[in-house]
Amino acid sequence: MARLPVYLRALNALADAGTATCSSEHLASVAGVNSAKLRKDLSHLGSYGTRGVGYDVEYLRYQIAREIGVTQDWPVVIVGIGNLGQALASFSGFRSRGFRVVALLDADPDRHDQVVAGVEVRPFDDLEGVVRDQGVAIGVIATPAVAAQDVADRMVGCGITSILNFAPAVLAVPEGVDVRKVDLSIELQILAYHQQRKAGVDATTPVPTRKVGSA
Amino acid sequence: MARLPVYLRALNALADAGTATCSSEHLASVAGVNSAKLRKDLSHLGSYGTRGVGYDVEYLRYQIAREIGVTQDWPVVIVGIGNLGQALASFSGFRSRGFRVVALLDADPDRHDQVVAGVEVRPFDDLEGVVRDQGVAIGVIATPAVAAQDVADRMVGCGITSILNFAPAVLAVPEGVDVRKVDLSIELQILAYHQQRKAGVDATTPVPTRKVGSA
DNA sequence: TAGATTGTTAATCGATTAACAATC
DNA sequence: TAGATTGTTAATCGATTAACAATC
Repeated sequence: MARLPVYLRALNALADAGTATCSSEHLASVAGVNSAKLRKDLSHLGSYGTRGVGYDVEYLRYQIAREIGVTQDWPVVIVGIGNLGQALASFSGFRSRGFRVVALLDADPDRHDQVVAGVEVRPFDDLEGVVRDQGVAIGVIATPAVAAQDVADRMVGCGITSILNFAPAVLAVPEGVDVRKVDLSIELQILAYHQQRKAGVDATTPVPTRKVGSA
Repeated sequence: MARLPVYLRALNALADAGTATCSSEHLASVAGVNSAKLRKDLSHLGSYGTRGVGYDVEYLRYQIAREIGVTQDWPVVIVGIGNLGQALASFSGFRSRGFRVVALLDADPDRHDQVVAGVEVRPFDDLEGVVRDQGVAIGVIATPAVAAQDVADRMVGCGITSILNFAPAVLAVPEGVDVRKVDLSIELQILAYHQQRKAGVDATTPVPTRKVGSA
């Protein structure tokens, strides 16, 4: 369930604020969801609340972390150490949320031996060795679009079955491999779409002539 | 409709490949969706296809770009020019997809006068002036979580009504303001969740004692 | 017991998709 | 005309949410 990480973050916030117990209503408002939906989601995990009382923040937090699988650290490899790759490698949030960046790989020799966030940048061809030695199951692609499919193929080839793709390209992967995509342009375009509707903009640029049916 | 940008990207790919006409089946496979869904989505925009023939790639591309609102450039301001902010500022995809980064703002004086991707980093207090002068409607937040709400408040205060938030924080904004959130940790956690299920991992770490009901 | 809140049921809503009549 | 493919209908599916019985 894609909302579990959101609940986990909300529970972390409550725990940081020193809250020991919370109702579904309270947690739902922190997480920004409907309380009935929250209760239904949680009921899929088991019966971790107490009727008339609510949820123990620490206990529920652990149960959700266990359900997601972030009670242990997941080794992660990042491929493509350009601006975005470097930013990802430097992102401290990964470490505290159950992930450990074990290798940074890049096809460009000029980037090798560079150190980003304390990790050395290595040749892309080290992929298979790193994945084997470190037991990597999750790969992050931060390369240009043209390279993304090749990187994905190599990742799949050496046993990675979960890929987070930042390259603006649709990846073809075999059954059983999960790909999640973060596409910055698409996020902005969705905002632009809504923004245009708010502003009541009407486009007055010339329309290209229709070609189907003619010629 | 959140899928329009995906179709637009698919159409761009087809146009680059020199395809002049495509069927809903073809376009759907490039975009990675069901063809019936694609036709239904497109039918909301109008009747831009030709029965028995298909869609004119260039014509449909323009129509979708117009619908989204990216036939003109949208001025965008990025706040928080750390690693991620710099990566976003340097991302060439924005320019080609209808967005123009008009200002980079950061509260840290040490970052001022630094130039990232040809744009000078300016004080955060320049926000109101930039938004007014450049007609900015879309703001990007790439600050640490603690600063995000303040930045959002200031943005809303000077008329920005679309926000793309990279900070791992839930933003409270007034009705009418759109916030989209990109959360790197949550994306990875969703992958971890599925990965755990594939691997059949059973967590054997000790469970904290339940506190509700006792004490 | 009385009040509070969960876990679950059932109703509602919207999204997906198969199928096909319209039509190029 | 015959083949192809759209635009749309109607059926299916799943997700959301209000309501409430269970129960602490």
